[in-house]
Amino acid sequence: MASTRQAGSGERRYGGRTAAERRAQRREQLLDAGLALFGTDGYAATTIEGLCARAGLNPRYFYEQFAGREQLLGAVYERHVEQVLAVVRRAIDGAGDDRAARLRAGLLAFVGATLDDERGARVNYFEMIGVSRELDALRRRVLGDYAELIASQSAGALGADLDTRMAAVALVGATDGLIIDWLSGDRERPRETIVDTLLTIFGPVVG
Amino acid sequence: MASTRQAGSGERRYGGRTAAERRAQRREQLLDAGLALFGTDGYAATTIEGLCARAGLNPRYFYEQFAGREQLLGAVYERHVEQVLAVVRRAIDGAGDDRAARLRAGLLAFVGATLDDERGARVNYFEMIGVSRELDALRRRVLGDYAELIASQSAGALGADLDTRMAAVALVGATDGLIIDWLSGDRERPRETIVDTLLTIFGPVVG
DNA sequence: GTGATCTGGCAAGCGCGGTTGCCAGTATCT
DNA sequence: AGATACTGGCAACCGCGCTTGCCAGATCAC
Repeated sequence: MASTRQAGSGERRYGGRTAAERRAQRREQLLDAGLALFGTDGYAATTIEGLCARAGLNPRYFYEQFAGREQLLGAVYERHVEQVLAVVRRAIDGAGDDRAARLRAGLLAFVGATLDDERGARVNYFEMIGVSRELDALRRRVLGDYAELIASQSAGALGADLDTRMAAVALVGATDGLIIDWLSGDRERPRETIVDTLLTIFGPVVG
Repeated sequence: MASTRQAGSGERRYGGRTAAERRAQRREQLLDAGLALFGTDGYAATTIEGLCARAGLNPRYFYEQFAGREQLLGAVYERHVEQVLAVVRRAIDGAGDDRAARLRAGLLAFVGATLDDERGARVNYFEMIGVSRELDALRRRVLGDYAELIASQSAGALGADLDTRMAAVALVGATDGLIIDWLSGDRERPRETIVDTLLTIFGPVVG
């Protein structure tokens, strides 16, 4: 009764942070650990104990945030995708009105952001595949986002007799193919050649 | 020395088959079991015991043929790829001299052979990814085969200022993208639309 | 028929990682 | 200062699947 304390128990501070802030902090630590281990050792070889050790956290806090390894992988993937997509959108927006210039800027930004984060790229293109139906569905949703982005940028320039989404899916596939080839091949090849090849393929389709 | 028996011990027959034949038979049984389980339950959810039960074989015979699950997966993949590639090559060879006709026939054959074998397709596009460096390398070798096939069929028609292999890799990527989308999306879409979309993308590149 | 070879089933040892509980140490609130 | 809440480490239980060995039954060579 005495002195009406600060609204229940959730407001107590620790290390200068509120409970929600601490939770968010631990979540970020786990996401970083996930990116580091999934992106180097791979998903199959990564254990929850290894993740906790890397994050400097007790296994207890892992289960506070995620139901299992798989859920963490999905969260790592989502964060990575959001980062790359943000970079790409910013590049397109800052590239003026010429459609060809916007296309080139967007592709260059995508290739750059992807290849600059090899661990994220490995998660995206290798570790996320075939793990579970949920993760495959998540990946497919992201594919839809990219397809929409391409369709919105080509603004009806796609051949009228062509299914817009399918064409966009194929273009994303071409991009992914080159990225994967670069990741698992000789990485000396300058990334401009990737962009040039993509422009040759995108060009006739997006007009 | 009496009666010079039939060259050593390896020639004894069992069930009308020689030792080598029996080995080959068991190998096929394991490959079939691998295709069935990897292609439906997935690689991660498939155990060696399950494979042996499906094949009707003792675990002992598994280790006679393969060092582990991963090696079996690779063998299943290789068999599947060879089958599809054979179908594609036959279709191209039987499509006359017109380059456009050969292209269409090859793509149609590839899409058909792939989508007709959903378990093989799942192995190819989902289960083979990110398992190990060896399997990723194997997959990359197959990608090289397809790239060569495309390059040989376009016969220098690829833009001279364009890296031939990279262009082919991108085209394979586009194909894979549409296949994966079909596999994990609504499968009602007629497969001709996939071929049409691919023709639109291949056309300007292979001439 | 007799002995050698092959087959298939059973099962147990083994290691590994997921998951949970406990406890001492530490920071915060009253 | 005393009570309370949070943290991190330790460890142990548990289930699962890999791997190997053994044995009874079946099949073939002589």
